[in-house]
Amino acid sequence: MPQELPKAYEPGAIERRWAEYWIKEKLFSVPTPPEGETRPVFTLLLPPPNVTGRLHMGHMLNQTQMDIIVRWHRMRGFITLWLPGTDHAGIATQMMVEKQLESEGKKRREMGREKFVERVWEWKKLYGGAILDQMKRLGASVDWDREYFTMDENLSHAVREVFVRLYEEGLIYRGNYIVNWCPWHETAISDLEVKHEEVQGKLWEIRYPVVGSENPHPRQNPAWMGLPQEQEYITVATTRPETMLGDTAIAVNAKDERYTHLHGKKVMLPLMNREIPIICDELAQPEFGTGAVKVTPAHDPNDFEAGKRHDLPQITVMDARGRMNETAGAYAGLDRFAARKKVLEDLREQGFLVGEKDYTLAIGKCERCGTVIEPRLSEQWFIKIKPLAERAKEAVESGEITIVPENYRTIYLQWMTNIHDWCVSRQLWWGHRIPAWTCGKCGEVIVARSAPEACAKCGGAVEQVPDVLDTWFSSGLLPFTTLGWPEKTRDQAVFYPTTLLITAYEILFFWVARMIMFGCHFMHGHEQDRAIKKASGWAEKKNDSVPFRRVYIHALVRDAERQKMSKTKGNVVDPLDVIERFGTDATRFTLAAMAAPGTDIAFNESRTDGYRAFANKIWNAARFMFMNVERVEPDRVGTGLRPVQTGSETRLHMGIAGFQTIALEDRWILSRFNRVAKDVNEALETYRFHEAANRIYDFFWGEFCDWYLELIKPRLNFSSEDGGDKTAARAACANLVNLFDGALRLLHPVMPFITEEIWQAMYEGKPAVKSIALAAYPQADEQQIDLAAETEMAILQDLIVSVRNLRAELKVEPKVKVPIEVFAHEPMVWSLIQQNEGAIKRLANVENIKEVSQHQAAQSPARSTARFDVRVVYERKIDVSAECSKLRKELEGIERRIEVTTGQLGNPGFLSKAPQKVVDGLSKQLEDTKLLREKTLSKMKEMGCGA
RNA sequence: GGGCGGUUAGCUCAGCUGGUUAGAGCGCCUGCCUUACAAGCAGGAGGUCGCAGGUUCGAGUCCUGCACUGCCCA
Repeated sequence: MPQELPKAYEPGAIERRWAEYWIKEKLFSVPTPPEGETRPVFTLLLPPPNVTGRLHMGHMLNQTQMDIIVRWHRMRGFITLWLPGTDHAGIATQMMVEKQLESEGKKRREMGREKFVERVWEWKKLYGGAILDQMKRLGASVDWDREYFTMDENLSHAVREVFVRLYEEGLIYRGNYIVNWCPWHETAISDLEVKHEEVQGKLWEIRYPVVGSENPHPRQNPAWMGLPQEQEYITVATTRPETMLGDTAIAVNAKDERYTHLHGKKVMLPLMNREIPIICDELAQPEFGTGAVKVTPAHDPNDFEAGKRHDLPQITVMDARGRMNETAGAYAGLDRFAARKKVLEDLREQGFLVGEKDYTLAIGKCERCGTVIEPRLSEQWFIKIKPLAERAKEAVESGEITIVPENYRTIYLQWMTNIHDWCVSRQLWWGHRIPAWTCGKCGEVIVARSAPEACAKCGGAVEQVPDVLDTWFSSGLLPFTTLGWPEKTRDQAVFYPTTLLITAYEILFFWVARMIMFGCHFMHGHEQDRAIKKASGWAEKKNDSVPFRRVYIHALVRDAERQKMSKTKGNVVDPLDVIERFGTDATRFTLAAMAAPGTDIAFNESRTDGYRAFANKIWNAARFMFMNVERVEPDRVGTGLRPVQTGSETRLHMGIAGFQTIALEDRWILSRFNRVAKDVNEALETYRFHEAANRIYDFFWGEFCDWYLELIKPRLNFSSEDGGDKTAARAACANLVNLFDGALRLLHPVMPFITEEIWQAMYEGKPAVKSIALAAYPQADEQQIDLAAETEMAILQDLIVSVRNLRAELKVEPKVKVPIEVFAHEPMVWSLIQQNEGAIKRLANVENIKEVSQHQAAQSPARSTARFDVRVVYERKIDVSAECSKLRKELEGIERRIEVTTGQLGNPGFLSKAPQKVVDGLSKQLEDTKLLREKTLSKMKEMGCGA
């Protein structure tokens, strides 16, 4: 110390430098702890971003929160493992590469599966690391040595193992079911991947002629009014008329008397000229429309169920790309929407279309490409989810896993209760291939860990099922597969269950729920290393199979207008752009300061701008410190003025070591520091990031810079003409350094870069530990909290601010020093003023301080408080009427307060029920307010304001 | 249709278990280039806490209803 810091704070260069340093030095790599390790452990799995991903604000919020918590734990001496990796992201990646091929005029299908997958791997090698590189810019303190990719061989091996085990346990089955089918991607997708949207559509009414029947009551049924009497019809309503080509029944409700006479009869399916039965099923609700519905088992999930109940044939009329197939007769080859048009035209022409109404319907769209989902009958693989969900539910209900904020717990439990079987097969090429083979000869299906040579049953040649697994299948396994599963490893014993999961609400079901289900199932019976478990504070937990002990769900980042950021709206804020302009530290601070649990964040750049100013403030305070050290301790330049503390092994070290409480401001700032340390630690404990950030901000700027630095300036200035003392300057300097060091450590998890830069400069690049990230986090020392100092300082501040107020009101020239007259209500206050005379003179621009009678001190221009009256001696005409109206307004407020307080204190209910502390506080307040009233009244009298 | 949240200063938001006179940042107004910082300093204006009831000695905070608004699920 001291290295000269550049005059202006420039985050860009600093941040890049330290980000590289942290990685190069492997500061956050965690080797497997040996047997006998007794330190506490903190483990966190990074929700793996898609390899195709680009960093967005959601990531940045997520990673900022994780990094804060991770750095905080590390600094408190935990063995802290933050595990990074990326997800192969089946659909997204395949799409990306397909698009690339398209631009080269190539097609996936022409290329063939093997070549295509090779191509995807090439793509991954070239571009797959982009998002992780962006993460590095954020300063994420992850263990890069343990970086994984979900398609790595070891993880793929684990995926196959899991699939086979589930199959053997009877928890995986295969079958023909209606699934959500994306005609663009030509694959099944899960319920969760479908986004529902309300659109204005039409409800068409189509009449189906009843076979061999005449209308018995033509005038009693409005649906039949005006129709030819010789032919009876049943009218149904549909929003998807093209599916009628695959109708295999008409359903009516058994209780619906309008149709009783038709039970057992048949109708002629228009356009197709196929006879289909009229069935009774609860699918038809008498209240809705005509009470009759068409049944298309191959194209609607509800109809599918009804079809199974009545053993109806399933007629698929569309192909995988959403075009009508050969069973659609004349419509074969038409796209589904073209077919709809044509079907309607033909129906109208032939007199079957009898109505058309506007209708608001919810349609499902593929969340990735926006194509309208087609329910499609196809052969898929499913996980029988109930048995897995049971344990997963239990784990949360019993409190083995806690979810913060708590309202997500209910949402989770509800979802777990109503959960459906999970369709895990995808008709994609990129992903984990399902370890199943079918025999070409006898059709036998073999699920195995490795490819069978021939069919076990008939010896025929086998071929692997083409489908791959849902991406969430493999990511759901990560908490244990990244720790070596299915082997039993030391890593598992130490790091499993992971401590915490921080993620967005959006993937609560996609990912969080599945990790819990898989964890509870496959890690059943697992036990964490006992000593470590105890040291980490989880001794009372019974279930070590859970993937994590806690889940923290964070908010969504919206734009400044509270709109969800989306590419189509064009309101996406690019975090890297924000970082470029304001710095990573300022951006991190913004996200932390706005992240109150449970509420979304409207990202507002003006806040970030403000926090860059905060960083600049810190920067300049540091320059001030260095400047003084250089002046006061020139002989120590080059050796470093070492603050008293070292690495995180001294984590139990509390307060500020080596701090000397010489003057009031020393006692005060030490007390405040400990208080803020206490608050920040408590806030982080409960993920109240905004509170932690704001607390540090207020302390550093509002107390440390605004008051403490100003107050110690005279002491530092030992050579000044008013006779400074070098020993005192040295002591003040040492205090400043030790305090600054503590403040930097306190702030480091939120603003890692600027704190590292200044901290390293303080040690001239030779600190006891390689980084502030490995130094100890400040813990509060209750002994150093000094109530008396805080009270005294408050009086002093009050006095100084009062004088400043008066000066402003009197429009005293800024350079002019004025004498003040003070009356102190207690001797303590007067001696306090005397002892701090210099500070008052300097900070309030006062010439001298004189003790006078209360009467005199309260004469205008004056300020009165319960502790003192202060008057500024300044010759200036006072605007009497303005002053009077101000006093009157003040008096009104005082009277009102007295009234309210008196009323409350006279209330027996209040006196008997309110806590003593509140009653005492209120009494004191009343006393003070009454005093103020007297003073104000006498002042008014003095000025001749009248009542 | 079911569920969950929001409504506090001009703007963006805090206000945790009900407790003394509801806070911050930005913006606005006034004055300062006071040798750490004009990305700064000092001072100031600005709020019937969405509406209506209720519980309580006491409600921004708890309950009920309403209005507006957002999200999730079907």
